[in-house]
Amino acid sequence: MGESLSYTFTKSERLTNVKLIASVFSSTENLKAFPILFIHFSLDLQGPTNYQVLFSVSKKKFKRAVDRNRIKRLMRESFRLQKAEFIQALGERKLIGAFIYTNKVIADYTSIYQAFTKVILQLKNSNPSE
RNA sequence: AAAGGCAAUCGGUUUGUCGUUCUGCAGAAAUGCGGAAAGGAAAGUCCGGGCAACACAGAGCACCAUACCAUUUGAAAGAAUGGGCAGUAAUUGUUAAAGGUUAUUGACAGAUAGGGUCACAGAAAAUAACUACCAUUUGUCAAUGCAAGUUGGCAUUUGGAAAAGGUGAAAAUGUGAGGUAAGAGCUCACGGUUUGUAUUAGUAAUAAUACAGAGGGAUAAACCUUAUGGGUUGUAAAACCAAAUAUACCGGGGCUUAGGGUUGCUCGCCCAAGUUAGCUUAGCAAUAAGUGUAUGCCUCGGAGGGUAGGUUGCAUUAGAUAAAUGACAAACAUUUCGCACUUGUGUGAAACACAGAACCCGGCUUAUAGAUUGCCUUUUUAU
Repeated sequence: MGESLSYTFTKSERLTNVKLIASVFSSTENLKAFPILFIHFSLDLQGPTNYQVLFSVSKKKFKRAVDRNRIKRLMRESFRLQKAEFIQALGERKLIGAFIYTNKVIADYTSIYQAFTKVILQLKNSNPSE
């Protein structure tokens, strides 16, 4: 992972396979940092990266598509800018995961960014190899 | 000039940093340099069409949609303009009406095919009898009379009668005359409503007039009836490619002389069949040996449908697929408020809508801060 890639978020890093998504949501391993819930599932990925993630907002909590898009964009931006820390926390592990927004009102950018920082910290501490 | 209504158009701009999807060029690759990237409603998924699959002799039933007329536009759905009819408001007009003008509303076929419903009030809301009216039965009381009886009051029986009262949104066509026990379109005259026919005017809806009928409350954005039209399902449709696993089927090779059951195997036992294809050799024969077919098993290959998955569908300036079109920062523009003064500038603060493509096109409906333009109405000011 070179320094020049550190802020990208390409298709190979996104979770798109329907069956893998189903296995993620059936997983019980999760990390909480309000308003973010991170569900993940260890899996031996074959792609160029050792992780795949997605961002989700409940349709029940936000009925309008504009609001859901806004939150997902903010979450994606927060992840993208802190991706280097995420990879570092991940270490040698391989996993697929979903970031779920659990609040009922739209948070601002800085609070979502800080929530992602907490999630990554928890992921780092949960690494069994350290 | 202000406020309101209707219609149409627009509904932010620029810069920086870091990114996303598709794509062109260069490159072995990493990557680099370019290009394109959300609306007026992308929404609701309510109509019509394209497109796709399935269905399809003919007829009927059911279901759904549409419903005054003409013209223009359109593939259709629909839209626009004008007209007719009905309602509402304003204005004009008049003693009061009628009528006229303007604006506006109308899913604007049928209530004499049929059933249903009609709150409250009221006797009664559709084969109407509470009070009052008329006739009548019975009882009783009074008056009168010599008596029979007659007249009247009260109660009561049976009928007549929609003319009077009150209720109601609505009470069975209005006025007058005749008629009658009392009454009644029961009859007549003049009106009103409505149906049919004819004539005239009009492209038509329709209107006017004449003649002949009718009285039948309202309600069809309830059921229903009439007329006309309509196959069903939707791009998660549908088409194509196609691992792994199992395998109907076809071919090559190998193995086995062999039925079924009894614990997977062996032996044994039981059941069924009845000398176990055919050919060769040996034997009188039972039989033995060999060859080896069908069938079966194993294995290799082919082939088929088809799952996971993928591609197309899906882009002639968006084309994603847990779904890109962005995040952050700054400036400007716009609106509102505060302050300052040179009264249109400066300065500070706040606000900046509805809303995010998912096969495409045409409509309808709903949401929408603010800006601009046009038309109309009202008020005020000036001339």
